[in-house]
Amino acid sequence: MDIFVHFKSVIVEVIAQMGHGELDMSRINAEPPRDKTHGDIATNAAMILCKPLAMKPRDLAQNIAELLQAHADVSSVEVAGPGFININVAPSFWASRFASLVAQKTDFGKPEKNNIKLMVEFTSANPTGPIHIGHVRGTVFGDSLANLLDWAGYDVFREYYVNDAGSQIITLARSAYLRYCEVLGDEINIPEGFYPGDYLVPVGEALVEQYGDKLKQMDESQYIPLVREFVMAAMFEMIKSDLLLLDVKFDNFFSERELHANGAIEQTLGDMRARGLVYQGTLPAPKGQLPDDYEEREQTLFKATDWGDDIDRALIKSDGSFTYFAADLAYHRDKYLRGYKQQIDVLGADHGGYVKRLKAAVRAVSNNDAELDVKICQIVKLLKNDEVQTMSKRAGNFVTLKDLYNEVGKDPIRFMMLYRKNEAPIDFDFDKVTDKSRENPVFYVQYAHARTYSIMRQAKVALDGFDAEQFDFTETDLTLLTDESEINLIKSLLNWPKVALTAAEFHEPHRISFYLFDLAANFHGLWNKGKEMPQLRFIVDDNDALSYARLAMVQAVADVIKVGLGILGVNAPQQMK
RNA sequence: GCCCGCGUAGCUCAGUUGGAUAGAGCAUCGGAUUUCUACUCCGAGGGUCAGGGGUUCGAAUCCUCUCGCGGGCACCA
Repeated sequence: MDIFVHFKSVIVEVIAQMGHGELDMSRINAEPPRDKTHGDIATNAAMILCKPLAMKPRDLAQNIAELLQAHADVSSVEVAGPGFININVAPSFWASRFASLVAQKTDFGKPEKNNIKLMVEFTSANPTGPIHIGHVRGTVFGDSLANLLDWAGYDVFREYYVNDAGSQIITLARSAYLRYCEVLGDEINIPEGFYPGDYLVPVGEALVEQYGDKLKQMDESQYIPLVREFVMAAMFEMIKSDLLLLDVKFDNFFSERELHANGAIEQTLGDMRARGLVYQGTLPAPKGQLPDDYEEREQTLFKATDWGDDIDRALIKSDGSFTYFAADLAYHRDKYLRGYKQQIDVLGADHGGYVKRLKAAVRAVSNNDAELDVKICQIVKLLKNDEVQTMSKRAGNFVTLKDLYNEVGKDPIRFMMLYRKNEAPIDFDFDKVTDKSRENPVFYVQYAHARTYSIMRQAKVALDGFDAEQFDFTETDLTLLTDESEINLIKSLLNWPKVALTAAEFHEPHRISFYLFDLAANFHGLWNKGKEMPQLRFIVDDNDALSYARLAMVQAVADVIKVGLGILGVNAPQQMK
């Protein structure tokens, strides 16, 4: 159990012992104080309970403190400020917690499976071209969040929603057909609005290989479906192999076209009609710049305002087909019917305006039984030689994931995409992310892990026959670790479960990367101290017992970093190149 | 016009969901170090948390108004 959860229960116990067990203690916390002179754990208990008990907070704090003092896990207690109770934890408690980290290794702090089904939908890029920089952040974020929630015990499913039903697929097919004609010797020019990227050239070649010139003898209505299927399959292979560059694998690719084909949208709308959630009505014209072809008309609307949206949403287009949103309703209903009451959608910054209606959709289709969290990932600004790399989608010169990968590799991409919270924009600097110095957090954290292995390799020589892989660190005397900087490192290690659980709870994987950077700094700092003070080195001459205890600590650093980097999807190397 | 997000040190950003004297990296300044165990180390200065008002024991955090930046705003995907 997380130490803060443990001490909260100790505090609650003590208050019950005082005869106030019936009070509401939900707002009581037990947290690490910002200021280290305030002890290991601070609680606001007295300030929360002073009102119902009609006592002065400091008096109440004093009473609680006296009882806490008697607890075995507490070494000293003091009342401070407006009524905080600051607890210093008994060394024996740290030692026993640390011992369980040493024993549990990479499983330390990992909760039991909770069997809650949870779906993370991410990437969901239109299958009309390669994965590019605009998709990378959401992809890494979604994948790492899924890793994190998996670690936290959820039954996680990763899904990619494929927008294969819209007109852009037809445009894609036409664009591929042009390339096909080009391969057959035609002069082509690619009209505005078509996909100009040269990734369609191989598709054109493959079409020739498959069909020869037969397509040219068909009407458009005949060849388009053929080309569409062909090019979609090709795009999929390309997207999947792009995603593999980042080690991202989906459990399922969900086709929008299926929803149209198998009647799921009609069914969804039928259900909603039966529940009175659909009506014929007219929406007020949007403010600001009106589209040229705007005309006010009566349409089929979803009563989204009943479920928290600002405006009701159209379900059927003027040509009689379903809107994109109608398909989305059916899609999220499908997730719910598959048993996912917890859903997360990861979207790009340009979809911010979509959040409310999606949440309304999930509430409506599940009748408030399911919950959706939408994570919006802000844009990534690419910098090279201090210049912003501009790109234009129209010209097709966007930076692809493959370009990025070829230049810097997987680890810097993944780590840097997670070194900001999702709502904050990222500056991705090509020159810095492969830098080998403290300025580059990717390197700094990976290096800390590599350094633990380096130490173990040296220990093999210094301590005859030692082998970190085989050695049973639970046999070492951990109470020998008493230096302040060692204790600080151990406390940082013991903070891992709280950090990881909080990150999981709030769907914020960036907390992991910041924690790892902090842990690495602690570890490197201790190492550096060993330069000046040989008695603080991990391997101490003529003191094997102390060396083993310190190696247990080094092993714990390795284990925590390995798990943390694993969640981020970043490699934990045994050696830096 | 409306909705969403953001605004924290010179710069880029964290901030344990309401806690005590607001942190880190870079940059700046001041020292140490010359290869010692692996890609330097230690320290200092630097703040009206965009601004006003409110809620309470206590606000960067919650409410409200104002300003600035970004994104979005019938039927497109």
